[in-house]
Amino acid sequence: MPKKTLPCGRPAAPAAPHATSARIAEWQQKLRDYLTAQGLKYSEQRWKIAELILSIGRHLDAQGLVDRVKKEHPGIGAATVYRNIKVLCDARILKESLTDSNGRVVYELFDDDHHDHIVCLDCGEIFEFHNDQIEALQNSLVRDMKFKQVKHRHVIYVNCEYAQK
Amino acid sequence: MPKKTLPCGRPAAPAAPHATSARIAEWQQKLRDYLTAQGLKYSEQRWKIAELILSIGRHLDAQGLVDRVKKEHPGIGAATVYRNIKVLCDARILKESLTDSNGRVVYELFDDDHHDHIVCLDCGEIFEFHNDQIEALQNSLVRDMKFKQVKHRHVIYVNCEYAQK
DNA sequence: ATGAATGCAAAGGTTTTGCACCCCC
DNA sequence: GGGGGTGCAAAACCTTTGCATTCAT
Repeated sequence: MPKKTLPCGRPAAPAAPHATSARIAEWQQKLRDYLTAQGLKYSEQRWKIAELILSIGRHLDAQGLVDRVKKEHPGIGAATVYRNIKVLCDARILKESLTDSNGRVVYELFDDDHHDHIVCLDCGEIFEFHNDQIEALQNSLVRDMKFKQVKHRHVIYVNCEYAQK
Repeated sequence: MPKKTLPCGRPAAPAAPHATSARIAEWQQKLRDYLTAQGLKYSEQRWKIAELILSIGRHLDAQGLVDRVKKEHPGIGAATVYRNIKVLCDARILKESLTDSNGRVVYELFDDDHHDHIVCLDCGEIFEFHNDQIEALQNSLVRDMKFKQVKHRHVIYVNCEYAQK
């Protein structure tokens, strides 16, 4: 098995196994449950879009998703993709994740454990991090100011030591 | 002097004195110096836009600035505002600051000391914070991953205890 | 006088909306 | 059968660009 490297030269970490078939069935059930609960309807397109996201398992902006869908399922229109991004976020299958260096909102698969992001400005790759101490400091800071934290977005933009400029 | 409250009911902190006339003269000089150094030219419109930003002294997105300029100086076109946002950022009079809850880049006056932001979801107000410990943790985390930090954006979205829902 | 800046309008790109038709429940 | 969903195209937005003109140096 050949050693993978990222576009910037950094050795690639193994990808998370988002798309096992059991996992996919589980997500599909989650979607169906949500739709039923909301009085919404299942559709072929809706699931195809969700499935595509699951199989990609990467950070994507809306336009990127439209392009991917158009490639894999030419029959599905852009409006349908945009409409379904909203639905899938509400269904907690997708979530808004960060703003990339172009100012576009990036989506990722919903998961229950929180993480923040590091964006490599050399290769565009998005890494995740989690730091309990930072989270704790954040919480007490917000509490001291008499606010109630709803969510936060902590993105660190970096260059990469591996990058040959 | 009546006690000010923010839209969400929170008592307002006194605004930073961005726009004293001495301060304005200083910024104007800074702009002139920058323009000269770059072989660019001073213009009435350019300064009027900068002056408006200084006098507002608040966080604004590009469109918000266009609207304000249009209101105060109807003769100035939107393209000029967009072109000058870039110039003013390069001149370190403005800087990109955060992404608001609508995904739009928000600009603020340039200052040398770094801070991050708390966005009140009840009233839209943007607060600033700075925490050395968080910064330090962030730096070592990034260093450990063999990245070089370029910048970061840390935004906490909150509700406000003062808000009556 | 020379090159930069402006205003306007047109073009670009992204996202939303209106509407006729289709399909899931 | 009825209300949601889809596709298409048009509209809405925001931002950039081209070009003739004006202006700063």
